[in-house]
Amino acid sequence: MLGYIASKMPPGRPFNSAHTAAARTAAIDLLEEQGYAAITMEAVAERTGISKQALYRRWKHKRHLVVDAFAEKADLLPDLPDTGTLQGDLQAFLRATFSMLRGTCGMTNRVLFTEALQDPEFLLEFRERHLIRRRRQVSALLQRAADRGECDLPADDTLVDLVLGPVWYRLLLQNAPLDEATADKFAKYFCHLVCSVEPT
Amino acid sequence: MLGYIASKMPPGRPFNSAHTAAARTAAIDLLEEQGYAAITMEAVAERTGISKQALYRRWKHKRHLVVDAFAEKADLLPDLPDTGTLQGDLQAFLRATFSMLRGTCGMTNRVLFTEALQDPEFLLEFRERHLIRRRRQVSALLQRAADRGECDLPADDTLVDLVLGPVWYRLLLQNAPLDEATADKFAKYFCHLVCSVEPT
Amino acid sequence: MLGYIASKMPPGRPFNSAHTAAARTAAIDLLEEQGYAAITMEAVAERTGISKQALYRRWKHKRHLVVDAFAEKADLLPDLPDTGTLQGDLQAFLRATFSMLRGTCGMTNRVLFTEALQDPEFLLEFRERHLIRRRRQVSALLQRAADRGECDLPADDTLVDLVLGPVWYRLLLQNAPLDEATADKFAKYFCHLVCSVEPT
Amino acid sequence: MLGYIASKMPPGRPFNSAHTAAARTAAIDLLEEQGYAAITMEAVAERTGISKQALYRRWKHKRHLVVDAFAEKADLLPDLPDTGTLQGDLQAFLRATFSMLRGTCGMTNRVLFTEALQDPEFLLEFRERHLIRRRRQVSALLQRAADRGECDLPADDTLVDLVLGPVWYRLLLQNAPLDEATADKFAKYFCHLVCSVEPT
DNA sequence: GGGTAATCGAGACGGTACGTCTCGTCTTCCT
DNA sequence: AGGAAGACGAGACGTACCGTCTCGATTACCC
Repeated sequence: MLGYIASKMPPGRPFNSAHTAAARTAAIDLLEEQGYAAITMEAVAERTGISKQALYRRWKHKRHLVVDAFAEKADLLPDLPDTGTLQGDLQAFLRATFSMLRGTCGMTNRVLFTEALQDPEFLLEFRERHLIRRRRQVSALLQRAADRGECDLPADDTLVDLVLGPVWYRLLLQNAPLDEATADKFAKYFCHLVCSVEPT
Repeated sequence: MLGYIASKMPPGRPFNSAHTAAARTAAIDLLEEQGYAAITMEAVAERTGISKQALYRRWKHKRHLVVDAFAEKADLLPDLPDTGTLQGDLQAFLRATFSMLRGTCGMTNRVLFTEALQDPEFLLEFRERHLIRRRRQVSALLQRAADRGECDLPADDTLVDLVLGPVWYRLLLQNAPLDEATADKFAKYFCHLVCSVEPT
Repeated sequence: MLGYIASKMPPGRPFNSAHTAAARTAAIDLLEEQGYAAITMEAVAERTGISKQALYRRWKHKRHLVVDAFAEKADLLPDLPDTGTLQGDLQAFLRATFSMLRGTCGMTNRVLFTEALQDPEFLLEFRERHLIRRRRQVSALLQRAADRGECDLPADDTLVDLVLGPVWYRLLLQNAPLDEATADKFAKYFCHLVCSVEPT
Repeated sequence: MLGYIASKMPPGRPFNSAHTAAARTAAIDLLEEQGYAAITMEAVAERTGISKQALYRRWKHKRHLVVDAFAEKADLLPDLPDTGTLQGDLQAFLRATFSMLRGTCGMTNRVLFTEALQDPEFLLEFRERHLIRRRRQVSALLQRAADRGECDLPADDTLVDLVLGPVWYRLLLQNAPLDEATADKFAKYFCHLVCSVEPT
């Protein structure tokens, strides 16, 4: 049973995975150093020494590279410690989330969002592959509270929108900080809100 | 004393205001017909018969034209009838808002948001000139409820973020409809949320 | 009666004719310095400081530029002094032609021929715009002799092919020099040949 | 003593000779179907199912493949029946030659010529390996006439150039057909020409 | 039958040029 | 003067083909 690991290897010379990583890194670095408009296939190629053709072999379009480069970083998710109460859970989740969004992850998510708004196809993918994971965390958190009898859950995902909407709103508009105090305040408000839900 | 009425008029031939309007319309039409990427100075020039130079005389950059073109349409705001209760007010506001966002105004706002995410300078302007007007409506609504004694208000704008965040979240991600049922549900939830606020 | 020369000028900024000339020159220089493969739109652009777009505005494809650049040089034609005899005329024509083909004009013609062999469309143009001029010279020369009663002319252009064929053959294959002695020899032979023609 | 025929066989897996033939055929087919520019290593590889590497193992460069593919077909030479007179010989030779050049052989020779014009090294080879054979035929033909006393021969190959020049001229430029009538006319003219030659 | 040496298909790789596009500016003539 | 027409420099886009290299798998001879 030795060969069966390698048996799935496709024919032909494999991608140089160092290149794949280098290109992703370059895209991220370009954003941080010179801003969104500096993310350019040409620049990535020059900076990494990878030929343009090699880039286009991996990623069909510029957008694909950008998305892929930032996807990884965007997907950092907090742990979901069970604090025993909904408010405790929410507070822990929001504190951790805000903390990440204050760092590179925040910028990264803004980039992905920017791309998503310009490409309907990617918007779908962005929702289904990335955003959904955070939504599921919130769902799980609420479900746990419902199981404890702390609240009822509506049939749809409305509550999740209510929790995450303000987070994205602040992240994208940068109109107010995403600090711990805000996390705690949001947690408290959501807790009241959620607990007031009646079955539909 | 002939000249003093026109004395503020700049020297030289004045702009043809029909052109200004035509360019704005063309930008909007291009978006609707072929999508965001089709909004091009070149395309606007061709479609309107206005020379590129004339466009650049009015708007310094492409973004300026886009912003200007969509600003008008984006700023439609609902009336704020006083229904006597916070939930009634919220429901009326959200129903009206959702109704507008389902139309051209929604798409328009998505475009402006897209531009804002790509241009920090414009983001500021977008927030201070456009978004703030809707925020003020929500503030006014909440203030009215506070005056009635229905709720307390925190020192900052947190509540406004909580109300508008989910709206923008849905508008931008298009993950769920902005229909009347949702408006009502949102209104109910917010009402509970807001009324649970304690002074800070 | 002032404006009628310029009255046909098209609207808009006119081409910078210095650029047009510079590009043509650059193409020729590149050939001479580094060979045919060095004639590159990119290289022409860099060397002249003209943007690629400006080049493509004038010449639809690279081939068009090449053709145009070399057409001028390729089209140098000898005078046709009337020496009074066919052999004298032929000798003068061939000496002058060989002389030119030994210089830049020869290389230029080889380049154009190379292009023509690779592009049927251009072959046609090459024949009708360039080659035909030299053919007409030979025709004129022969016609003059016929008018003098030195020879008859066949209905078609066979004789022209017989005169110019060997010239091109030597130019392209470079199997033998195009010197004065050869010119004289060719002239003598052709004279005999032509004078032996009987009406068809 | 079985092995001594194969004893020169190099170690390792031998070339698949079917592939060698297939590639040659593909090159020819590509020319016929889509023209000269379509002859591409990539296209040959795809069309034959042979990997590019396998092609480059056989032929060092694209030109080598092209030349090799077309060389075979280009070398068809007519028989040289002795008709007893120079004109008869010339006529037979030209008729046969034209006949071949009207077919694949003509196209093939145009391709080789095209390559030769782009590669001085190959030009030499083309002349010495291919063109020379036809030149020798003409030489032989003239020698025969000289032996018969029909004409004198100059010291150099001028006469051969005069005979073959127009043929190539017409083949390459495709300005006039290579039909039997032309062959006959050429033969008659050449005969007069050749017979007028005086020793130099 | 195992070792050696070359082939094979598949396909990634760097390089280089292609021809296109949009941006924002500049230059011409016309009204 | 304004305005249309459109050339201009800059520079990214995505594609094509070149000739090379890297995989694992497959023949062939030889010992």
